Amino acid sequence: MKFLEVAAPDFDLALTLDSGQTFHWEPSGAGFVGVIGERAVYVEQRGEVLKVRDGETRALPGLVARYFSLDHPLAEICASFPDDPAMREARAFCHGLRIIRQPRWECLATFITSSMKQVAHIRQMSRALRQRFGRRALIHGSHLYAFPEARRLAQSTEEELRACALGYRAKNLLATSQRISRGEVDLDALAELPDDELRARLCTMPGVGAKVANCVMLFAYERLRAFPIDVWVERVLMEKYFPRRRKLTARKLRDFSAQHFGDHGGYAQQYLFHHARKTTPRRLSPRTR
DNA sequence: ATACAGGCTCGCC
DNA sequence: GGCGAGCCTGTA
Repeated sequence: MKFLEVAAPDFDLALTLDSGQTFHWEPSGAGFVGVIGERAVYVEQRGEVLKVRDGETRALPGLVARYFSLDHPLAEICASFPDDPAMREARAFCHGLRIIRQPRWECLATFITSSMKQVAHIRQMSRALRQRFGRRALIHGSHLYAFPEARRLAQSTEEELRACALGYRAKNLLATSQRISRGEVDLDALAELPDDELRARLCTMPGVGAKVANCVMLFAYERLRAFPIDVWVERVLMEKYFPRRRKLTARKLRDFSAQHFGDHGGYAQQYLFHHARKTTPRRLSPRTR
């Protein structure tokens, strides 16, 4: 099977896949295998080129380019970040990191399972859900599975979802997939809404609060202003921007982020987040300090 | 072993 | 309308 090539300047594949946006890609040979929608794909980076192939007839360079947002004007986006020490450091550390475009349901469902979980756990849950309920997609002898449709999960039971190690998240994922498969919510139709309304609608779904809604807006609706604040980002904001304050309300943090980071706040957030995660010694991280 | 995670929700004030 | 506690599980 032949490789096809995709031009990918200003892109770091490994960095992007390790930045807490998506949780199912796995190393394979010199690259990674994963599923984009229903399609198993192999992607390998060689400098400014991606070599891609899929498990069926031919790779779709366009699909890969779209998924990894290779059309985002990354230099411009980074240039629009506020010019402060924290941001400069994060920007240098995350060169080539892109916000990817994920399928809406897959992204929503995955982030519903993410609460109070570390990346390793989220990956396990994603794998379990895919293996148990997803469509199979073969490549390279790896057994990959697409993320199951809402319809499929809606037919399962809380017990079956718990068997995928979801714990209390099972109830939320089941309820949300039922609302979607009944047509009470149309994720594609929500794309027409302005940011605030979209966030409000996402937050009506069980298991979705402001943090998850912002992740879904950023990773699946191309809302590059969306600024998810989790414990890592909260810590960075407090330490770097409010060093003398002990605590700020969620509202104050949100208002500050919106005005300070502006139109590409989501990118800024992702850079701050990834930099903090990768440079903070494990022992000193979040709660123990 | 045992604390504790990339959070949501509900009940209390 | 802010604050704290409980929720499940795997990992360090």
